[in-house]
Amino acid sequence: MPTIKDVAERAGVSVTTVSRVLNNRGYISEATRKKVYKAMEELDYQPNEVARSLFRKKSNIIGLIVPTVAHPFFGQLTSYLETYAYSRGYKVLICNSQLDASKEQEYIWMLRRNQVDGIIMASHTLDVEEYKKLNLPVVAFDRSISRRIPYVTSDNYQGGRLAAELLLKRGCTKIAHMCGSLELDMLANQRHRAFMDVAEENKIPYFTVETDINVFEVSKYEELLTDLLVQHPDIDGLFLNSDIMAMAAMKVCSKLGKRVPHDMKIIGYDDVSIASLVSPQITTIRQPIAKMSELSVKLIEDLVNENSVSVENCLPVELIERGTT
Amino acid sequence: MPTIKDVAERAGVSVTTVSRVLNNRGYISEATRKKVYKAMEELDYQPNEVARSLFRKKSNIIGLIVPTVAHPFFGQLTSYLETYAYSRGYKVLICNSQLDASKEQEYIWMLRRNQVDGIIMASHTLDVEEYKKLNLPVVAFDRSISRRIPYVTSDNYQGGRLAAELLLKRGCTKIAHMCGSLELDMLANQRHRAFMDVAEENKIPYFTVETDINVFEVSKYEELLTDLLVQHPDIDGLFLNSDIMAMAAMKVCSKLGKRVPHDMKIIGYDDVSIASLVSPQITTIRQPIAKMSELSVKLIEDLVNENSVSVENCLPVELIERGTT
DNA sequence: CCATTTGTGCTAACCGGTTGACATACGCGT
DNA sequence: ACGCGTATGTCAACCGGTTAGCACAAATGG
Repeated sequence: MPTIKDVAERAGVSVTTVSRVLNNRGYISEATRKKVYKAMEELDYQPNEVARSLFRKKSNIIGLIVPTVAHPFFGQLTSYLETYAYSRGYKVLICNSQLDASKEQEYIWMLRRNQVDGIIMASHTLDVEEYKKLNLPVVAFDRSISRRIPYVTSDNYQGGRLAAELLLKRGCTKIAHMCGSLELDMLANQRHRAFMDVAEENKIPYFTVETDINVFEVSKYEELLTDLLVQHPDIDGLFLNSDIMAMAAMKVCSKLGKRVPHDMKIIGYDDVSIASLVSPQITTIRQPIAKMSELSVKLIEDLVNENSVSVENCLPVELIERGTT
Repeated sequence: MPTIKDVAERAGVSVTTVSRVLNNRGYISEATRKKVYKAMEELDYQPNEVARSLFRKKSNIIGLIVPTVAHPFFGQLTSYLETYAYSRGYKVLICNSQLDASKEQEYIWMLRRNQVDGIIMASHTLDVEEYKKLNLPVVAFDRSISRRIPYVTSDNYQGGRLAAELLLKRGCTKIAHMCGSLELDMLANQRHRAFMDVAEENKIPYFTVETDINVFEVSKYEELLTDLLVQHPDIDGLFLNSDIMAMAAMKVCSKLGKRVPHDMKIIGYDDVSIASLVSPQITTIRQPIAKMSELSVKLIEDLVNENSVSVENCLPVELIERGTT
């Protein structure tokens, strides 16, 4: 790898001059500028960003911690995040925590050691205190950690309401909601709050199925749903916390001989791209993933530049009614 | 951020000693080791990896270029890759090329500037020559670039054969294969070669549907498939180059009133997790994504350590027969 | 008691850039 | 001829580590 010194020698100028060209500072004549560019090209020179990062104390790297990028929601999120980040001059280091607390902690340390400019946390398994200790720009995704750490979310309560209300509107008389562990105080839990509120307001019986803490396994979803529907065959409406869960529900219904939407209405969450690819297409609550991603990157940028940021960043959701209701 | 100097002062030792503790070299007494660790802990010190990278000329970062991590196949691939990489002490910088040649080129430059130790290329839009110029450890995913650049793939020809043979075995009389652009010389094109071979050997009429170069859009798949099936209503077997395409095919069939698998047999590719989540579950050719990921990381590691590597790395595929055939 | 081994410190160089201070030189306008 | 803006160079310090070389002291052991 050629260094700035090689370029300087080849161009017949000093290192300082090359650096000035590289950084556009001070006086440089067109002639030398060209000489330098020519030398750089001939040597196929690219400045060593590690050296620059060291000096500038800024790596232009954002750390992104997700449960797993294999989950469609986080896959899409990651894709958008990376695209926006790159367009703003940031690179993205990905970390799949697998929703494992010790891994998450390790990743956080690793990101610190690597001097990332900020961390976008979309996996939340640690104690709130651990995140607070991080004296580093952090943006939380879908979780309110403290009054100091900004978060990006979408209107979970509204999402829960929209879903529950649609189930009732479509004539359901006994409904259930499957969600992740309600123990972690994630903002997504508001969906359940809203679901219960609507059911109670309308005096409709309802059930709650919580997955184990930290579980992302489809087979587990199927198992829980089968149990539920076998025990309560009169349930006629399901609200699921993700489109993947909704697909699992459709599969279980198909196995149990329940027709969707005739015998069972199903509503998913996220509006991930496959939601509209299955038949019947999944009715779902759309999260504005692209906008949430963009906002997250902007917040990191603002934190880095020490601009003031708003802590609460809640974007609207949208009911997308399709074939399962 | 505390530096090694702060640690040294706090522990009452020299910077050299701290460095020796950090790197486990030279003689260190238990007593000082403890003092140093204590100081590190009290200061919440973590060594600056940027500085280390600069000195060592090794960043322990692998660049990963995929078309988009939002595609389930690449999402799963990325997830596995990251996990293996991390377990071997590497971090992963992700790049979504969107199958755009200029973006891919930019990403490659960016990765070089950032001194990544190697690049795993799973997006291939550039001229072979561009990849050859990179004097950097590169592992290609599913493409043979040159005799010098190792690649990881699975047995595409066998995959194509298994699929085509199963369609025939299930009684199909007129079959079609939908694949990406055959212009790019990707190894995945062998699936089509095999498909044609089987059809010709058995004297069965067949069709080919190529997506545009670089297209990853589901709506485009649906459009192409609808056209095909409307023009040739007697087609009774489809082989698709991904499970996503297979889902699109199922959707189109459902729209056209064709029952799967009764009127139409469908075989996908990859065996991504959603393949077994839709009803009917998709018959597919499983690529060993986990193993391919592991192998890719190992190859990068070997290249970095200048061990000899085998250029051709082809893993077996497996037919997973489910409900669509 | 002397030779090693062990433990620690100091100094300086290095990784590949960036930057400020200062010197020098040329061309130009007045 | 003077002053100024432009153009470039030299030098040294710095970012936060690592490392080799050398010195020195204490502990160990034969």
